[in-house]
Amino acid sequence: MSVNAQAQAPTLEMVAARAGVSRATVSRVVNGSPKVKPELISAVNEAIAELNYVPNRAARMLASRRTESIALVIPESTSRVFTDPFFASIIQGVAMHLATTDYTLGIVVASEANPDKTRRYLTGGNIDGALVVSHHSGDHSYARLGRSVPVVFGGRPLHAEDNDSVFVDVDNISGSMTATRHLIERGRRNIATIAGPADMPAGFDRELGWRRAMDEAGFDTSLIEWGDFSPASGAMAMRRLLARNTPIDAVFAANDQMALGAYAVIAENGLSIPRDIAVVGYDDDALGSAASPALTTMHQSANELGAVMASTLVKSIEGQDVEHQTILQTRLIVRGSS
Amino acid sequence: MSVNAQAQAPTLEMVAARAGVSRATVSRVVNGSPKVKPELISAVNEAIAELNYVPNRAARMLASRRTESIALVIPESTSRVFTDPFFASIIQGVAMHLATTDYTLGIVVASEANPDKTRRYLTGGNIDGALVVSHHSGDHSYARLGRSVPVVFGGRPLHAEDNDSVFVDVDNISGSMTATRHLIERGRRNIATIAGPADMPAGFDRELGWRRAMDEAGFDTSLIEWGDFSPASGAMAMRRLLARNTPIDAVFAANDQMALGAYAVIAENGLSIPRDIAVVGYDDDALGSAASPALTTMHQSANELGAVMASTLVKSIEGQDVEHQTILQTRLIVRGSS
DNA sequence: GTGAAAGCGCTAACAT
DNA sequence: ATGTTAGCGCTTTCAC
Repeated sequence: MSVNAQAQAPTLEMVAARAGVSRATVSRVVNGSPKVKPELISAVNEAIAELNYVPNRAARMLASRRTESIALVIPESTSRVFTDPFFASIIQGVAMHLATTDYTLGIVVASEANPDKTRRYLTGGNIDGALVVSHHSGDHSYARLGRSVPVVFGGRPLHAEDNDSVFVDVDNISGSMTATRHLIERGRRNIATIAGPADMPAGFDRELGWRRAMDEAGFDTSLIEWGDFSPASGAMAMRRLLARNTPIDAVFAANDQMALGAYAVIAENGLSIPRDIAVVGYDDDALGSAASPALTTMHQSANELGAVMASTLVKSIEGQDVEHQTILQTRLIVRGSS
Repeated sequence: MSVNAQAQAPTLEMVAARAGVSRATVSRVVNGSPKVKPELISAVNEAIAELNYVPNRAARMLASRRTESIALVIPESTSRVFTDPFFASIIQGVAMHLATTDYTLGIVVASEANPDKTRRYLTGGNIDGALVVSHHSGDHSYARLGRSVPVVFGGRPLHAEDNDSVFVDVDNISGSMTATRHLIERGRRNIATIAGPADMPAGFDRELGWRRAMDEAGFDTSLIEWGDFSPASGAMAMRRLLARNTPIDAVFAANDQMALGAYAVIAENGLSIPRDIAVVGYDDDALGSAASPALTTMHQSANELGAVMASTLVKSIEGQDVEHQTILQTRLIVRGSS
């Protein structure tokens, strides 16, 4: 396994010769041009099949100045998002959608040590468009890319001034209001929240939704602790909440991972879910439904988020007008924990 | 956001003009050729910086017949591996390693409806090499790719005849023996296992390790149920195990997700971990350490697996000899569940 | 050590 | 509807 014996790939010219037509005609057939005589089309297709011809991507890119490839950009500091199931599902949605198109998906980890490397790659004509997901930062510093190449963001921009960028997001605010109201309807009064970082849109918005629902009901909003979306941080936040020695009969966690971290702490303290403390999460992870009791949560399709981002980008690349904002709905899944 | 106003990118020729040298020299500088006069090197570099020049990938690929890009191939049926944290970490490891090289990472979801599409893409000179990860199938049907392009597999081939392929794997057999022996040393006797699918190497090998350790101790190996590595399947397997009404004082699960699924069922049955049933998982997920009690597990660095796969592939592409097999070690992490 | 020139395989006017 | 002809931007002999 050391030598790379590339078999000589058949070229468009060879196909042309075999089919007895010009290279231009072969190119037209390959690219599905409408005006080629049917008989020639089949002749060409036969030759293609016999030769097992595959167009050379590089040549095509060079000549057409389109790359047919899009990049999924992940800020390095955020690269741990890989282990976040929600994020992983987004990639999956993107990949699955793109598989139905001719676009190729490239993963780019944006080195923060050398940001220009990434920027150059992205603006250097290597890609037709970019998807930027920074679940944990909401950083739209790549917004300027938008001037050289279409960009679609996952998650809303944190600052209003980035408002001209195109993004797809889940409805975090009303989702968390729904979750909190659900707890209120169940008769809970001392509802705490384990929030995500306030400098990330998902963290900020889910906290905001909880506040709104609580205000609306006239309840106190002092029962709040922050985590970083990891299970361990959820556990620590729960510990701090319990240490306050204030009555708590429910917890709304900004994601399932933190909710599950809280589960452990609640159990350790001899408390029962949902009898003593009801718990609601967010994201609808696979583990939530297998937990005991099964976790009530807000479902949102990360797959769909990814797919919508991808299709929005493709439309934009192809010159169609697209919505600047697309907000995907969430829905409450009531299970045993509330 | 509909028109794609590509600013005219500077070309190598423009750099040459500005630096007062020929295009060939610029090319040499860009590619780090050893024999260019230092003064010219700096002149060229200055021009490059001033123009903010970026080499055009397509042109380079076409002229050099190297693509500088590698594909990570994921069989469609396996695409849910995206939500498996272990797998997600592999991608992360690959991406991080590749970020230190000049190679670009492409994600290819291999459509099973149209396998030729993928095969052609991979063999059509679009990539310099491929990484194949099919955690859940061990399918080395892409082994033949090895004839046109270097391929490195994640996970060993399920069948011996695929033995000439290059792969990197974690040491599943001795890892699960270690886990099982640990349980035995703790005085457990009726040790059940929640195994993974037998048609996947990780499932098969982890079951085998458990069997070996049990045989070695002269214990009965009938306490086995299978899952599919998902939390829900782990819960169901645990339910079946408990329904046997046979004494069980420990469970070795083939991954943490199933172990955590089992946690829920054990709790539902009023049993205590580890007092009544000790539990050991595999993979060292983030959630395991936040569970209550914290999960004892086998740690293996998925990040490292990914990085090693990537570096092995790059070496192979560059004509160096590489090990056909690389087995990464695992280590036991003892926590509260055992 | 450096430059001139010939392609790499394809697309896209333009001509017919 | 099909063929002819220039390139796309770079690498790479081959001379000098």
